[in-house]
Amino acid sequence: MRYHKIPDETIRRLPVYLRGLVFLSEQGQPSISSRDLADYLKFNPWQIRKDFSYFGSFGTPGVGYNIKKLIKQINRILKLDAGRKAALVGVGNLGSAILGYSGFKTYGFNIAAVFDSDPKKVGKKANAITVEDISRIQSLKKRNISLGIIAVPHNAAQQIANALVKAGVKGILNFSPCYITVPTKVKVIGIDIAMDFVRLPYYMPAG
Amino acid sequence: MRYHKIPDETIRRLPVYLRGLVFLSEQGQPSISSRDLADYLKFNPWQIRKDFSYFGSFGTPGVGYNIKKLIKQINRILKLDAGRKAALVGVGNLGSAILGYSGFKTYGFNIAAVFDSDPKKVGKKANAITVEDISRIQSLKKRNISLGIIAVPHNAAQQIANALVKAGVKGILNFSPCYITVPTKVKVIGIDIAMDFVRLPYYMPAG
DNA sequence: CTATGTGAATTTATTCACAGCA
DNA sequence: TGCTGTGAATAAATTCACATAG
Repeated sequence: MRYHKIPDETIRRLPVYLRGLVFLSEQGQPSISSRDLADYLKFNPWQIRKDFSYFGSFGTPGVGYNIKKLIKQINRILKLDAGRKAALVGVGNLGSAILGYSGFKTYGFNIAAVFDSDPKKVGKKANAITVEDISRIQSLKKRNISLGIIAVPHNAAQQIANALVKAGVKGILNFSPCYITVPTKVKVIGIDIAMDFVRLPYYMPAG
Repeated sequence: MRYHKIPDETIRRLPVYLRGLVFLSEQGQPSISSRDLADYLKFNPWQIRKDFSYFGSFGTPGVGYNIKKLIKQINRILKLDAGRKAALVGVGNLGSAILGYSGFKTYGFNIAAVFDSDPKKVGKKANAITVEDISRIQSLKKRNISLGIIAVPHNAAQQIANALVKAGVKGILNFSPCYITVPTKVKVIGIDIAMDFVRLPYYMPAG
């Protein structure tokens, strides 16, 4: 660790490396060179090597990187090894899709509570978790759940965010297509798929 | 248009500007200065001005930007004004969430066809669109649908991608958490929410 | 007097090229 | 020899500062 500042772009790429490595690991591949990983992910070998070098020396000259070891390192760097518990608010189509999404488990997140405001849904099971009324969000602090996932209509998002912050949540994933305001100590990542797909036509050939 | 190369980062920010401006426009606000827009979006005023300046002079010194006019310009730059037709493949939870997502309409996309392989779903209506069997993907070319949205399990994604390419699709949104390989002339944007949320713990205070 | 638009300066990130290790 | 790790060189993006327009 010879560097002072780690580029944000490097942090943005680590999850992509991680996903590829997890896949290769599942295929049974034990190790890989920066060149082969680059070919696979459509990156440059030197970019990959430099990115990893910010955090230490994980490879073996002449051989490459041990995939399992590398996955462990990236998990540590991204703090994914803490087994964080998350609460999902909103069990509509989007919330259900999120619940069924295997990525949370793959990357060390555990959805431990589900909330909805609809009395018809409260008490029912969603993906093996009992749906609770949103008034019970305040219980998150006691339950040691530090992450909130918002999948409610946009007009309710800010109110839910306030409740989550009050309940001691430290990070929020906001799937509602709107801005939410929280104290600076709480980190918010807004996931609006529109922000990605809207760029497609720009890069697409005409037609 | 005095510039030769437009930074990719600028293209990445345009959708964010667009979303904010659409919201402000819906609130009835007629114009905004770069400073106020920056405050609202948590950007810098000079960043916003420079980004727009790559494409021309859209503002009025001493006043600011006319919001409706600016929206029109960004739509033109991102080629969102073509009224593109899209086909969704896969009507599970995720597919249903996508169908119900208002962003497509907001940004000029029209989901004109829906496919699934499940005979129980074929023939039923999903969000006012009749679900067709995936064998009918080949009809997309005749129907002038140039965009495909993949929301199927990851083991079927590549096969669907092949079918879409064969049907003349020019761009693909891949919501399945896997890589798909297509001819270089087809642009793919992979939307894997894991790639975003996995960064959250890194930026989150401990706990 | 206010706010845009933009060259120039600064900061940040990418790419290169090669020393050094297995 | 083959591949990593990293300073140095290059390229890109951000920020500044101010001339210019309304």
